[in-house]
Amino acid sequence: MARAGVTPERLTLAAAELADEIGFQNVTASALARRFGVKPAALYAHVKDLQDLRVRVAALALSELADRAAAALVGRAGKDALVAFANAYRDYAKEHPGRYAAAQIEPDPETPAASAARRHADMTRAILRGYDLAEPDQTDAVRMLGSMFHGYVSLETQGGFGRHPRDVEVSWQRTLDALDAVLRNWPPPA
Amino acid sequence: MARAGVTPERLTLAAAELADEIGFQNVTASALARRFGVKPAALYAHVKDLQDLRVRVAALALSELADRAAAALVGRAGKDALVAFANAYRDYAKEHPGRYAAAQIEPDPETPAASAARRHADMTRAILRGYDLAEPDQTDAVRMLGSMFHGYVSLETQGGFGRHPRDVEVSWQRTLDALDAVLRNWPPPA
DNA sequence: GCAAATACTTAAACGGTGTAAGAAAGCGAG
DNA sequence: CTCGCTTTCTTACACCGTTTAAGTATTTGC
Repeated sequence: MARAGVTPERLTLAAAELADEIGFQNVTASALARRFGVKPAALYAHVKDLQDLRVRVAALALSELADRAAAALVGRAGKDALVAFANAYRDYAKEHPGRYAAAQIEPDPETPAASAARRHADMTRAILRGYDLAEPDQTDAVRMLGSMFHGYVSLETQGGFGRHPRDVEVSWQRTLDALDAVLRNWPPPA
Repeated sequence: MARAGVTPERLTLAAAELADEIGFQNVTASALARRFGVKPAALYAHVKDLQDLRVRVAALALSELADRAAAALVGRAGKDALVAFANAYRDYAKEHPGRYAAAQIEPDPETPAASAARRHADMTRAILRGYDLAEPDQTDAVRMLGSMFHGYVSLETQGGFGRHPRDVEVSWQRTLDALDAVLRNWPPPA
């Protein structure tokens, strides 16, 4: 019987694809092994366990997402940059719901994907250079933007907005308008 | 052997408590049965299956959360109402992380918890009465607020804000200041 | 072309989910 | 009170996914 050619990288990629198809929570060692034409136990020669595999998928997703966001930012500033970044984020989550779900797992084990997380924060800070925000307001704004993007995408993909006829796409654009407005006119501390 | 007195209600409550202690994903029929001093199979006389139980916990959480938010809103308007609602939301999620996680599962099966979801949307609309927003801006703002609250709480509990010294509590207050500002000065369509 | 390293299979233990059959406890009516 | 019905719980079991250990096959390097 010829070898299947399993490697940690191919395993991670296959897990990511499977997650996008059937949901991150439904990615099992059995299903993955099936996809490779291999018995489940064979996977344990390449990854420590399922948790290890999930962390790898999370790192992959965060890295891909950071790449997309970085590409969207080149040559843009101000509201242009904000909108491009936000759309890159949201589009990735819609194209790759399984990967996006993976990216939400807690980044505990030291620093496997922590560097990717840093890239995201740095890019958000780069966007804010187009606005007039000094520390610590800048950090508050970074957190606000991150929350906004994640929250909107999260609720949208969970069907949380489905019960109202208003176009979700338009609400998204108007939300970005509102974010731009508040960044341009950041309120002073109470 | 005396009966354990299991009912769907007590089962749901115990599942919610267990979820807050060990995480919603780790609530198993076995663990629940152990807590009641009963064999796992006994639970299936009271709930159809685990999915059924999870939906019940989600409905409980959404209902409790709506009750808290409603209590926070009485006698308040404008920014007061916004802040009280937001804090009720965030405090509940921090006190009951397992329940909060349960509340995020997709509300597919017809309308078990859909009424609670409606209560949330209605309350958010009530807050917006303190601002000058007509439809469809109002719906956009409802979605923005919901995304903001969920996103912030979600990232905060996942440790997404831990890598920076800025006080997460202060960032939250400043974010609410920003939301209040943008609601008072909602930008017109481009 | 052989030895060592690597990939994969088989076998099995463990634990969770869920179903079916039966024992036992509670309940209502006479 | 007790007979019989309903409900609760147990036992037994089938199935699936995870993971380890031991063994077999394949590839690689010398």
